[in-house]
Amino acid sequence: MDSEMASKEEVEEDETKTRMVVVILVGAPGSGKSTFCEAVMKSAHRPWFRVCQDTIANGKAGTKAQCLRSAVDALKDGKSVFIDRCNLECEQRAEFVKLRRDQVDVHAVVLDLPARLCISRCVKRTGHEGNLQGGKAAAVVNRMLQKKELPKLSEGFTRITFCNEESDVESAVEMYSALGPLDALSSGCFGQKNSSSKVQVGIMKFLKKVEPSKIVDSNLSSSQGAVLKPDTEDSSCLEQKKKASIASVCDKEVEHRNRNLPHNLSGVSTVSVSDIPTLAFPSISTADFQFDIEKASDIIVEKVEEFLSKVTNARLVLVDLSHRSMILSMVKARAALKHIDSDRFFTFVGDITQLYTGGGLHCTAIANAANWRLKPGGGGVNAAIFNAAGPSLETATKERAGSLSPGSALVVPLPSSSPLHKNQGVTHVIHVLGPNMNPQRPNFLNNDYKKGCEVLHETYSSLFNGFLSVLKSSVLEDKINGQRQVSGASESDIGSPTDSFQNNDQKIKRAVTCELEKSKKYKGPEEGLGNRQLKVDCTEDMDLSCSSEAPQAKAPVKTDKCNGDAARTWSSWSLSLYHIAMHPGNEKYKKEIIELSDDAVVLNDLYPKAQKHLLVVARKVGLDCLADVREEHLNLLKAMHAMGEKWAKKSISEDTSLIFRLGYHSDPSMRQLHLHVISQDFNSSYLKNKKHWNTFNTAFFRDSGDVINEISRHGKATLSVDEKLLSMELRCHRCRSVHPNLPRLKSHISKCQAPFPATLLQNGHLISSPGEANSNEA
DNA sequence: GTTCTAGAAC
DNA sequence: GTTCTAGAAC
Repeated sequence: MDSEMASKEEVEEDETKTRMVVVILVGAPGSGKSTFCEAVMKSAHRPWFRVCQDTIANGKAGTKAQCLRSAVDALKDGKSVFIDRCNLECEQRAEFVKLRRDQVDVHAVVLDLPARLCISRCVKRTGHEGNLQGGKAAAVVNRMLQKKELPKLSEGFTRITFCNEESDVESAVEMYSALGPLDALSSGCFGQKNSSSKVQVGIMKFLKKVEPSKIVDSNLSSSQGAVLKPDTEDSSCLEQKKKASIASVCDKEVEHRNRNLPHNLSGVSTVSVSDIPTLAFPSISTADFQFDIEKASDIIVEKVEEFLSKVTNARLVLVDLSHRSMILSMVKARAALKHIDSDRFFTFVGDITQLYTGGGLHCTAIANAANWRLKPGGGGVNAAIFNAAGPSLETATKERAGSLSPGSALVVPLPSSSPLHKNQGVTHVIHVLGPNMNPQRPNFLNNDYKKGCEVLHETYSSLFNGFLSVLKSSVLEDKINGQRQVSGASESDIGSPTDSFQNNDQKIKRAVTCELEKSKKYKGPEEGLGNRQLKVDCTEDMDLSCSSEAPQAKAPVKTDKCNGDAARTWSSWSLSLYHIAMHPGNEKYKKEIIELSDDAVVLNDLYPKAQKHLLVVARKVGLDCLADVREEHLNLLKAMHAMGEKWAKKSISEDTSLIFRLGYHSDPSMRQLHLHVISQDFNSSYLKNKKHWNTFNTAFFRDSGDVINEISRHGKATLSVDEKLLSMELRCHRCRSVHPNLPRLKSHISKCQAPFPATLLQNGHLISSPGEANSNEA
């Protein structure tokens, strides 16, 4: 940190002087070093000079000494310099790092792209400067990569940017191109993939390369000792050489954000810790609680806008794990349309428990999508945050509340001993509980989006007011402690650089002082921070919540035949069940039918998605699917249920380990109402894709018992026909853990012995052997 | 519903 | 190079 302090003083002496940078490219032949330099220089906002060892001697390869001399000369001319050579080993780059001195930062840009890509580029090359085209390339690249030592800050770099894929490279090009003469980039490591041994177990759940067997274990130990330190200087070269196989937790956007902080614009090189109080939050209710993403996006943007209008120096960050996150892109688009200041609200791809070490984003507070019991576990963000924070979060939470109601928030100060506090700089966790649209989870709203939108509004109000209370309490604390300097702080004071998390409270206090007066809407109690469960009356906002959906952005929802719309057209391939039901005596079908009654036929599914998978097909004409079912069909439904139950029990008597669930697809592909009787092992080679899984394991699947209840009470069944349900993340139907692809999920479910969710057990949705642990009669 | 397959992801 | 997904055709 000394260098940053020194550089600050220098700049203060001469604000107008260009702060030059030496960028040492690190990468194998074919990794794109020259292309990188050319791309930056093409649209640069400061003078650059490229030192290329392959051409330095009148177009031919030269020596390292020549490169050094050339770099020094360029720096003297006030140019920033690219060192375009492989620089794969510490020793090869050491002398270039020494160019770092007054007015010169030394960065590394690591083009750590897949070897095969580098090789294929080399092979395709003709007349490249390095003259490494053709068949030789593979051997050379591989040999060089074996010696690769990824750069570390301890070598003397002020900043290291790791690019593991082409999109990272593009972002880095953009970042360096945009660098004006007086700008400086934040210090630290960016974009580095972590090696598995250093990652918290809770986080592992979200990272794609983790072994499925590890995901199964819901009693994960909190491994505070193994948390990454803010800088990655302690990561050994050896580990880096193993080539971290875990998905990156850093998003390229963050570097832009840090660059854009007010204090960076002055040209002062800063540490990567941002000084603006920041709340990072996941999208509430759109994952496990299956809340409509578009509606949620509207609400998020609306509430963010409202919050930012009353607080001038705090940031909000919406976080999700995947670059392909729908919610992030939708929110981003909506925020852009509303011209929300992208420095004060932005989206971030990464792990919410690793925002600082993973991407240099320092957040004062993080929101947890908690469960109503405020307990660890359950998968998702909740499990990750409790795991990352260590047991002290659970204790601190328990001291304050035993449960949480939908729409509420609970602010919990994080003890300084918590790894999340120590390593990520997070001082508060704000638990929130949003509305639930998942019939398998508590407080199911049964697709009631009027209520759902209200509750989600409330949830974000509670969350943001909770964050406000964090900011506010810091100021109150100051007043008590008589720290007068706080009240005098102006906005320009707020962004001054800091070099450790210890100073964060101070930063928050300064930032918020002038804002408290503005937030008149918040009428929360004044008791000590963290003892407060926030439930905010936001009825005045309600009328906007659901109606703000842009018509053109409305999700395509299939026609609900309940409304008497035009009948659906069925393709020829979708009629086989219909034909069987209509002509059960036909020789073609006879052998498939295992039971025939006036009401229905029972047959084995032609493509069973589990060890046992039967269909009870209604024989009534005109009853194509669940949407057609009305009160008059109640007895038929009960008869079908009884037939299904009988066959399930028969199967169980042959194999007591089987557990069955009976239900209908909300929007079936095959014509003629059919009840699925399916064993819950889902052990089948015919279970091949996400849609298969989600048709049986999301709200798309309507339990037969529920359908019967709904028909008898309301005369029609609840349908969940939103197509998004079928492309939802893959979640274990027992422990609810998320898995990156179907093979991994299948591997997991073959081993998962977690009890079924209470909603299935309690509502009698499962049929199992009386002796089995998961018996619903237990 | 399935199969096939391009191309994305690994 | 292999695995996986997702869209088109049936």
